[in-house]
Amino acid sequence: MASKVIVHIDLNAFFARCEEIKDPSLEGKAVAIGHEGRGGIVSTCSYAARKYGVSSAMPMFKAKQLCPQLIILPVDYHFYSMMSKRFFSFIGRYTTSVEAASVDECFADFTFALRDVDDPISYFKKLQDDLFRETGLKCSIGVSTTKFLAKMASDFKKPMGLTIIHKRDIPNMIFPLKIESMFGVGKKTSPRLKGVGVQTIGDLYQRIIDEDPDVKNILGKMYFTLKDWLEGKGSDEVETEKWDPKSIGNSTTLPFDSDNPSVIKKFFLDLAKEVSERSKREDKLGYTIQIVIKDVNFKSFNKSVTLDNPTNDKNVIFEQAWQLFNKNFKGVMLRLVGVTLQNLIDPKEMAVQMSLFDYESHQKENATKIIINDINRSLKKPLLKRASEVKKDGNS
DNA sequence: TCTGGGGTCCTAGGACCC
DNA sequence: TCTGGGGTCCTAGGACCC
Repeated sequence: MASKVIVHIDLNAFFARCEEIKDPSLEGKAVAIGHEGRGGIVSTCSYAARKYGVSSAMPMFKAKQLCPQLIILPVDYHFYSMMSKRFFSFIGRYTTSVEAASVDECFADFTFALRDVDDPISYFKKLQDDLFRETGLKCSIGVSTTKFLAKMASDFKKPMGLTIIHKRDIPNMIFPLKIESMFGVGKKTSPRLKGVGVQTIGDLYQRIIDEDPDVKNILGKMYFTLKDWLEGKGSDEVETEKWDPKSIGNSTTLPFDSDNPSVIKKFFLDLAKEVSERSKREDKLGYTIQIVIKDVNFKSFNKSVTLDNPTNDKNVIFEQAWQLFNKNFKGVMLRLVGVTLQNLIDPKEMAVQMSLFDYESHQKENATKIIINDINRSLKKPLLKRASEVKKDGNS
């Protein structure tokens, strides 16, 4: 079967570009978007700021040291989300097969769109120019035959890059890249790989086909995934389904370190309220409530509890979170607390469960607690199982 | 009366991505 | 004045069931 044309489109410096669109006088200036308070970091910065060494995830105070004239703006999610919708609706005019990878990037299947196109380079250049003219947004485009290769391609040139990678180009274009630029190899794994002599993606591939035990051990299950990716056999399935959240959480770095339960309690109340509101907005209930705490040494701990009945009620979420906290808190100074609702389910599915439940309990006039528990168990199982099957499919 | 084996769920921790 | 906050997925051990 002929290869598909898989495209990755990445909006360049998206938050910063949005601010320039709002206020054109910012154009060409060093701009960083992010929080300026305690622990604030750079979320995104303009290309002008990058020239000074400012980069994403950098502490804001450090960014200011590098670039004293840096203009710092708070995050305006509402505006960015509006611009993101305009981006996706623009891409939707070319193909219906679009997978939102995040607010500012997507994968799209252009196989059909390109069926009568003689000159794909001009075609994508025009798409890029049209997007810029219509929305003001700049993008880099990667074109290939799998999602992995398209993603790597879009990273080659920013801003307004267009890079095509054929399967035959992998040794030329991908292998010379540094190991840390490989998608899926992050800041924990790349030093480990370097420690066993892997400097480039090509080194990694050589060691993979040699079945090097060190590399096998470091990569775990990723060993097989990365091998496929580097042989051009990665996934080319663009998943068009609307994003369906699997967890909804909220966390916050405290304005000051604290070991005072009555102070911390207030934050848990706010977090539970926020998680509850967002779950209701997304129309989700969750079986599992998880808390996360991070101590002043940056060590994180998760604790969670799974309930018999799913909830998005702020009081239930708070009570469970607060119980988890009290059961596990050792009195150390904390810097961050968070609450997450997991094992999500649609209330619609819940309604199906409930009607089955009613039916079952009428069947058995003397429905005892044991029977109720059994029913809950048997109903819950397939729903949770379904989630894990979806997971498996997603990886295949 | 030396204790299998397969499967699922729950939990905790960790890696990665934007 | 070190190091955000939103997520997803993977691993691994124990409980429990058949």
